[in-house]
Amino acid sequence: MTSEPQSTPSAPLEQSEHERVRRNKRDQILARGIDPYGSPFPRRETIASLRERTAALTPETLPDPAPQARIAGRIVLMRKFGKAFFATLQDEGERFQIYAKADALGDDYATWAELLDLGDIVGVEGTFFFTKTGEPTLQATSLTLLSKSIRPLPDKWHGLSDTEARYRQRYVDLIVTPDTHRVFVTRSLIVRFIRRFMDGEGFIEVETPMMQPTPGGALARPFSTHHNALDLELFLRIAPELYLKRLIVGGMTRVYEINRNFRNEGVSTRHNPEFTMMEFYAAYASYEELMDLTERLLSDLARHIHGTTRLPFGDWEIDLTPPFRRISYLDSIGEAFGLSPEDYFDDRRLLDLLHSKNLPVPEPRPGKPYVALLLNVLFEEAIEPTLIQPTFVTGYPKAISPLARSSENDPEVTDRFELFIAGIEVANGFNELNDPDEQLRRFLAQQESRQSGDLEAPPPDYDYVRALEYGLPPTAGEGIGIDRLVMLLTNQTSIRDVLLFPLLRPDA
RNA sequence: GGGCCGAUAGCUCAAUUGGCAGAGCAGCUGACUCUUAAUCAGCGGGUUGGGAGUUCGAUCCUCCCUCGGCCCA
Repeated sequence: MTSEPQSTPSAPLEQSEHERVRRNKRDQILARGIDPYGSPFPRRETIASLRERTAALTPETLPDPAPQARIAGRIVLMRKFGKAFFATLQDEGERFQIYAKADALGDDYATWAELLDLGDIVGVEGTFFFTKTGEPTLQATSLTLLSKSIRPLPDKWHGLSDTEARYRQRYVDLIVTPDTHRVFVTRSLIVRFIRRFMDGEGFIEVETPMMQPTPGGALARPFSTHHNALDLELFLRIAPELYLKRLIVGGMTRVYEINRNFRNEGVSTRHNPEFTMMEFYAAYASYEELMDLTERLLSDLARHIHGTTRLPFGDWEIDLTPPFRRISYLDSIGEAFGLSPEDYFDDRRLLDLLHSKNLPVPEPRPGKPYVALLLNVLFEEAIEPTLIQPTFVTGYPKAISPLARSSENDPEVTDRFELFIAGIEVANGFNELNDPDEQLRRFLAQQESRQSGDLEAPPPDYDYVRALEYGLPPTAGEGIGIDRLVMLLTNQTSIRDVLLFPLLRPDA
C-alpha cells in the first residue's frame, strides 16, 4: 500500500499550493529512504494512559531515571526553533507535548524539522520531563513518521465551523473539534450503559431483520429494495416490533434490540431517515412497569454520564430525578381548553375550538377518525411544547394507537404512554394487543386506508396474525429513541450532531 | 413543499453607495535549542458555489440552479 515516489494525483490541476508542497515533502521523505506511510507502531501507549501514569509527578518529584514512554498521534500544533521544536500530538482527543532537539536526534532532526507538517501522524519514543513552564513533555529519543498528511488541516484556532463541511467531512471535524469527539464517545458510553442496564433487568439482546418483505410496526413510508437472487421486493424496516413480539410468542419473555430503523420521510433537527431505536418487550408486564423501568434507566443513565440527574439542555435544566410527572392525554387537553370529558370526542366542539383559537385545521385522512386528528392538533399545539421536564403522557385514544391494547376501564383509550423531555418525544410504550382477530381487523382497516391513499398505513402481516393465534402472553413493549436520548444527554439540539454521518444531499 | 439566512484563499472571516478582492491562521524563504494560538522579517496564494441578464464595468443589482442552516407545514 505504499505509493510511488512521484506524485500521482487524480486531478493535478486542482491541487492547492499546500497539497503540492506536501506531496513534494512526501517525495523527499521517500528519497531519504523513509516510508511516509509507515508500518504499525506496536507497544504504543495512549496519551490518556501516559497522562494518568504521570499525573502525580511534579518537577520536584520527577524520579531519576525519568519515566520512558512510547506514544503516537497526529501533530496538531508545532513550534519550530532553529535546532529544536515542540509539537503537540493528539490521540483519542487527548493532547500531549513532545520536544525534539538536534543534539538528541542527530541527523534525523533535520529531516523532521524540515519535512513534518501539521496533520502528520507520528510515533514518538522518549523521556518524560517538565519544561521550565511546568508543561509535562516527552523529549523524543526517536521519532517515526507513521502517516504523511498531504492536505492541510483547518485553522488551528478556529477549527471547522462550516456546518456542511463538518457533516460531510466528519473525519476532519473529529480531528479539530474536541466537542464532536466528546459527543460520540459519550454516545458510545450511553449505548453501553443501556445494554448493561437491560441485561441486568433480565432482558436478552436479539437481532431481527432489517430487510423485511412486509414492513410493519409503525406508521411510516418504508424504503424499498430488491434481492436479486430471490427476485424479491424487500423493505428496510420501519420498526422491529412485529418480529420482537413473535419472539415473545416463541417463549422469550424479555427481549430488546438496539438497531437502526428507516423511515422514508424528511429530515429536520429531530429526524434522520435512519435512526437508532431500542425496542423491548416484557411478557406478563404492564405499561406501568415499563414507565417505572424507564425512570430508573434514565436517571441511572444520567448519573452514570453526568454524575447527577440534573442536566443542561439548550436554555433549560432538565431534572431526571424520579418520579416523572404523569398526565392524561385527554384530560390535559381538556384542562388546557376548558373541555368536559363528554366533549373529548365531539368533532363539532373541537372544530369550533380550533377556529376560535386560530389553530390549523387538519385535512381529513383516510382511515383515521377525524376526531383523533383534531385532538392531535390541540395536543401538539398546547401541550407538547410545555413538556420540558420529563413527563409521561398516558391514556391515548385508541384511534391513534393501532397496535396498543384497549384499556379495561375505558375502551376508548389505550394502555399506552409517551415520554416527553424538552418537548421531544423520547419513548413510546404500551400494553400490546394480543387478540389475533382484533389485530386482523386493525390490519384490514389499515389496508383500506392504504388503498385509499394513506402511504403510511402498513400492509397486513398475516404471519404475525398467525403468531398471535398461537398465543401472545400479555406483554408490554416500548421504544426509546436513542439518538434523541443522546441529544438530551450531550446537550445537542440537532440530531445531526449526534449522528456521525447524517444524511445529506450529495455534494454538488 | 413555503419563508428567512448563507456560500469570498486550505481554514476563520472582512470588503465594494457597481470601479485593481483584503486580513489572521495555514504555506514558502530566512533568523531563533523551553515554546505552548511561539516570535520576528520578507514572499506567494482567488473561476468571490454554478449559469444567465442589466451595465462601459458585477463579488456587489435581477433571474434561474446547486448545496447548507434556521423556522414553519
